[in-house]
Amino acid sequence: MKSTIYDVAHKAGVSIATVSKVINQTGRISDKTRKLVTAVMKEMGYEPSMIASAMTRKSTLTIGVLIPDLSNPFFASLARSIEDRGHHLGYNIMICSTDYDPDKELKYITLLKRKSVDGIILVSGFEQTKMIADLISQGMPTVVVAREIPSLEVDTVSIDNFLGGFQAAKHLLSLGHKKTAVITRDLWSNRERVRGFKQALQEEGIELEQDIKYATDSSLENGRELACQLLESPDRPTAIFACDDPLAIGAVVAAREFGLSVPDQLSVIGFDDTIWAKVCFPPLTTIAQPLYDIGSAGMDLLVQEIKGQKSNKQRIILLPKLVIRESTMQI
Amino acid sequence: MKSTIYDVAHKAGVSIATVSKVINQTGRISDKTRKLVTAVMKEMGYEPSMIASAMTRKSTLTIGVLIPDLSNPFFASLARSIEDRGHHLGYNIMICSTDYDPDKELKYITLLKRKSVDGIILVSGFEQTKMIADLISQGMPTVVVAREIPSLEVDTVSIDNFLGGFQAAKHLLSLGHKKTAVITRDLWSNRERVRGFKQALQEEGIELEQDIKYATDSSLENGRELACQLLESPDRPTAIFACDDPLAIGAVVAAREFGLSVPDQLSVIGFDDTIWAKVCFPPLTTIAQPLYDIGSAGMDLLVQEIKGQKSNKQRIILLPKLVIRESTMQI
DNA sequence: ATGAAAGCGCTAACAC
DNA sequence: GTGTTAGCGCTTTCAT
Repeated sequence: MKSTIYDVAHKAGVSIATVSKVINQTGRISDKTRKLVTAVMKEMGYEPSMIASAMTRKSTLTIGVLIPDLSNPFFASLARSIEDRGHHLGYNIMICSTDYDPDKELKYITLLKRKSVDGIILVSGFEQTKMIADLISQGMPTVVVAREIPSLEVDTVSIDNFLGGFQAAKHLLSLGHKKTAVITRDLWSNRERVRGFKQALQEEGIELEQDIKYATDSSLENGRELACQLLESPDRPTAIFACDDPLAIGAVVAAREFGLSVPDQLSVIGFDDTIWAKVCFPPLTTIAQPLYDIGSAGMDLLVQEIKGQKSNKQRIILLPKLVIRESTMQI
Repeated sequence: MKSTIYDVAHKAGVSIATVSKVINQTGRISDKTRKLVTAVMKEMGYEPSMIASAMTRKSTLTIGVLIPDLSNPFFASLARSIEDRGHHLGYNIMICSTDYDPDKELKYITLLKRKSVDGIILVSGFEQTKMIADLISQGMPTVVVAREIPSLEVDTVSIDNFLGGFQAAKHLLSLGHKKTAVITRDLWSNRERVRGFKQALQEEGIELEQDIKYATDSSLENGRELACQLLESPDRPTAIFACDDPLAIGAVVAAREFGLSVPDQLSVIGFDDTIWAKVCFPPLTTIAQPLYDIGSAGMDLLVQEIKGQKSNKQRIILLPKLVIRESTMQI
């Protein structure tokens, strides 16, 4: 049987209050008894039960993380940075993959509330913002990461997607590309990316006509298909901006099928700078998100909120960065 | 303030025992009161505290997962399958990335014990098996996944690495390759892979001489370096077996630098079939691990152990599978 | 400097 | 069918 604070107290010949104090380093304990109790605890292999302490202290030191899909490298990296920063601050994380499914989102939120997590980090997803609003109104410390919710007063960490799209276009323009196309998925963040992309073109007097293709999911296959549609046009683009890396790689594959060399005959630029971008061939020019900082900042924000060190909500906007590799080239 | 079972009982005009019974669907409750209580709970937005129930029931319905690195796609996928199966069975998971660091491993195990997780899944890592032995002797339900521990009586789910290596060699042999080389990292699983590889060669009377290169970590860069060493030899191999995908991709990159085309002039075969294998160019022939089944089986085993439905430990060995893509070719 | 005792929110006997 | 009550292992006043 696991030993309890009573066992320790008994064996050390002191009260449980005393043991509790040496565990938590609170109150005043003589050096002598502290050493005694510490020794006894070690000897018995005693580990204080955090669930019992959570009962009284009202803090579990665990954070719930709702994330679309842990097996997606982008989210996995984000989760890792959240985890790291959390552990650094004394928190464990409980990860729940939602697959962008509102039912799962709700189910997990309920579960996390029952488990009395100290706070929740919402990563991406959440097309229904009502759930978030409810959470907050119930007093659950909540931070939204990698997703902007303009209409809600909530702590947020995200990147400037508009700027990212803008940078992508600027890069292509600087290489002399005039005829560009876009492959995207209709998500909030991507809409901003496309908006930024268009903006940069417009500043040069270039219009992006109908050359926007919409993917239904973020997959290499989907990217390939849409890129094929773009490439079979007689007036095909010389450069493609894909709103995430898998779609971009799909475009590269499509080019290969059309006998077009990337980057010589077609430039491709992605977004996110996930593991894919480094490993594919040619290595992908892409817009990098500072993933580690995003997760870290999100956790910091949450912990401040939990500890009540912060009376105002805030939005932290980090900046994306162009990473030039080998999939883009002077025309 | 969050409402408690007392609030509900009071408002419904019943005792807390009754409320508890309707929550857990135990005992006998008249239809009428059940409906009444249910209504009141909903009205108050009451969520039973699992931490309070964990106190008495002695089960937190959470599982600790120790894993080397969540940001590695291989582990992330594994984690996802563990998570999925866990949720299916009513458990949440608490993920801890250990970076193969024994100190972290120990620290997290201690933490998980304090948090009273119902069981622990150990993924890979754990060069010190003593920690595992201790865990088990303390009665913590424990399952080891993606790692074999021949000397320990512990539930295990792993793959037949020997067979995987064997399959890799057979494939290369069938393509007519006689002069092969290996890039590996000195881990238990890889030793088996190499052993299987050699075995298949020997059966054809071929010896693998000194052509085994050892990487210090599993990275594209490391694979590239070692492959370069192999390729600059006048008597260079016609095929390379790398013990994981990143190393294999490194080899592909090296070949490119030497002006050798893959697969025409050099065949490369990897191991694991991670996301990398599908996305690189050329797509990698590799030995696939049934990741989803591994995680799933691990969780099943653990839950059986927790529920005491199983008196004997077992080892589940799943079989790897050759996936032929475009990085290998008839000589 | 140390201890006694009252909870924290819930479950599970057991009584009615 | 429903209620009473004794814990679960710990923290935290409040005495001493």
